[in-house]
Amino acid sequence: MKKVSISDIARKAGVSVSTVSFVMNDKAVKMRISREVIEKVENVAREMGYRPNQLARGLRTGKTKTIGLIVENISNAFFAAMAKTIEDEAKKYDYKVVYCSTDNDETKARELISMLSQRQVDGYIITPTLNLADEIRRLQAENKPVVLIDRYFPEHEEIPSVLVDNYAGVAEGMEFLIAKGYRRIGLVTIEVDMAHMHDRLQAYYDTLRKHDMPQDRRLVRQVPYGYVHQAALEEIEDFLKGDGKDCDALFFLTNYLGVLGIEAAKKLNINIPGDKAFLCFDDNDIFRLYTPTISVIRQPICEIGQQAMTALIERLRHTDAEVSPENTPIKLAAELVPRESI
Amino acid sequence: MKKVSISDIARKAGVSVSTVSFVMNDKAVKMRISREVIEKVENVAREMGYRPNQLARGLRTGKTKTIGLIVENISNAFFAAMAKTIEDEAKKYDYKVVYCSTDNDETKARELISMLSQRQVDGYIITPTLNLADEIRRLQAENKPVVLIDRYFPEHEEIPSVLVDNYAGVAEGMEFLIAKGYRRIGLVTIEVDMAHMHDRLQAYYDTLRKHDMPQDRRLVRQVPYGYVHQAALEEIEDFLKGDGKDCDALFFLTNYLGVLGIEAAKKLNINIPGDKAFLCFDDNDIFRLYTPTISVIRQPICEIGQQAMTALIERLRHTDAEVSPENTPIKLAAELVPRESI
DNA sequence: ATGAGAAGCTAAAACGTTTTAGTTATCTTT
DNA sequence: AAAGATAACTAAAACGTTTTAGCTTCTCAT
Repeated sequence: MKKVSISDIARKAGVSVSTVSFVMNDKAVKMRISREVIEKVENVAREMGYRPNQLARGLRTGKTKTIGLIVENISNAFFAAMAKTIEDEAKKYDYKVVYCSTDNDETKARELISMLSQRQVDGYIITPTLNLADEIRRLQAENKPVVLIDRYFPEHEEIPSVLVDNYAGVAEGMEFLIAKGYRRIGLVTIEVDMAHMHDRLQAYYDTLRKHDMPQDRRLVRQVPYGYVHQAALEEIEDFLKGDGKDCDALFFLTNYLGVLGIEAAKKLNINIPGDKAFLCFDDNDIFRLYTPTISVIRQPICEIGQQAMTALIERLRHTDAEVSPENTPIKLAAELVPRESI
Repeated sequence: MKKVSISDIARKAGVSVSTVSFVMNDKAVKMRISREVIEKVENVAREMGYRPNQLARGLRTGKTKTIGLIVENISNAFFAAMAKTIEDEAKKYDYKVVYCSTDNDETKARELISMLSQRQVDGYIITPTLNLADEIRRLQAENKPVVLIDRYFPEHEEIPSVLVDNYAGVAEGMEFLIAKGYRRIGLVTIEVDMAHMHDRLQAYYDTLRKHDMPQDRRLVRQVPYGYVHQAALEEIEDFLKGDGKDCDALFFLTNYLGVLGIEAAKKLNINIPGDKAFLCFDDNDIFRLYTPTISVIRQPICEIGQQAMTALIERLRHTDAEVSPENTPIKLAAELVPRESI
């Protein structure tokens, strides 16, 4: 059984395709189609189970009512939650979102953008990888609005972005640890050469300096990106047994690192917070449930998603909208959530 | 700057659109296009940054190379992992997947199917809700292959499905608990009137009967579906303080219920496994990390995803493929993973 | 009786592809 | 020299919509 098209309906109802189209798009009244014909067409359409072909529609109108969402990894709790809010938000404006993961791989990111572009999405929300700015500028040149989330390109103010205030968040966490009396604070971060991580790291060093505390490079461990679970775990165990051994507090710069941290601590029988206090940037279900519960700097995930959508929709409405430099990146406040681990 | 179309290339290269199309689709040799023209076209296309419009292509060919994946909730660990394998698997066959969540709501599921159908996806992998069989039969009638995952309709053998052997999995878990000496085994399940949950529940009762153990309805608590986190948590707390108080073991029938279970146990200071042993159907990161680690019946997520894709691809290849009744549902073995909680 | 305007529709082009059926020019074969 | 084969391309239809411009027919004011 083939799908029903507008001309099938036209034939059965004894009218033209144009008429059917007008009725299906609620333009019938404007086009002065008579009450009877409208009803007739509506009935036939319902009986035949008509569903408009969005490919044809998109081809004709140039709008697919779809936005592309590119995140690092959709199975990571942070991005999953982000995707959910963005999807909900999009629905309000009658957009569908299709999402994909880059795994932080530049090549994959380019392929995904290309794929979404081929599928004619109307706009993009992107968690960028390194070196992606040129590809994104190309989208903008094609008049496709883009909003970055979670990360940004400091040297590209013309690309709008929405993210947490990484610097302030980490600084707040550091102040908290210091106020609680911790003096040897280790840092576990991931080796990603992008501005948002630099900001976090910078806040760590700056806060130490502000309090005249020594800045010991050996207390900072960068886990190489792309390590599989086991390798990353071993890297952290190595740190906990070696350079980080006599830290009294540990600050993990991403939620995944924090999870690895508690796994490693468990294996090494490190008592939290007895041996070491734990603080993690970005929350996770596990942190709420673990014994002890783990303190975090919580990102305003919903807000980020919402603001990103708002910014995107605005640009979809009038595609000529310029980004005013003082408005980007939009930085939202993080929230310190103290729990038992400190 | 407008997008580049095939006719822009044709004009610039001084050939016809057909020629360009042949070149772009690697049919140039078959169509005896000369070496020089092929190179010329390829160069022009590259220079102009051509990206084929998939809408137009899909409209013309009737194939979008896209499959629709409908799950219950993409932010649930089980479905997130499932989505990931299906996406990876799909890529092998050069398909893109677009996913959406039903939240187990029948109306929403129908809307999602309709939306995917309008977008002309080539095939579907669906975690069905109640009463969805008719809508799915409609897809099949339109010659769009469908494979169910995780759940199935026992009365519809013509709809292929791939899922874990729920009955055997729960039976194995029960045997394990009984062998370990537990005698008052409580069950926490979710109020979903679908065959896969019936199978799990039935295995619980059957195993008790097999061992001549009493079947006490009060030891079974059904959490209503759709309860928000807080309400569900309270329901389980209520059970732990009331009817389930003197159980020596608790079997949670879904991973989300298990998470709520440990949260409730923590709040009520219930010692695992001292006061009560815990066993959960379906694994979760938290169970691996929690203290104590929680024993689970692990579903073969990757295998389910792979087999579902294989079945779907086969049907996409020859759309007339019938389901032989003895092949559905395809039931895959679960794996008992004993940890500290028992 | 005529013309203007309105009411109620329809024809046809366009969106960007793919694909079938040609067309023309050149080369073989007899 | 004629007939056929082959090489190298192209024209045009089709996919299912939307939308602009137009076509009838009717009503009413003059």
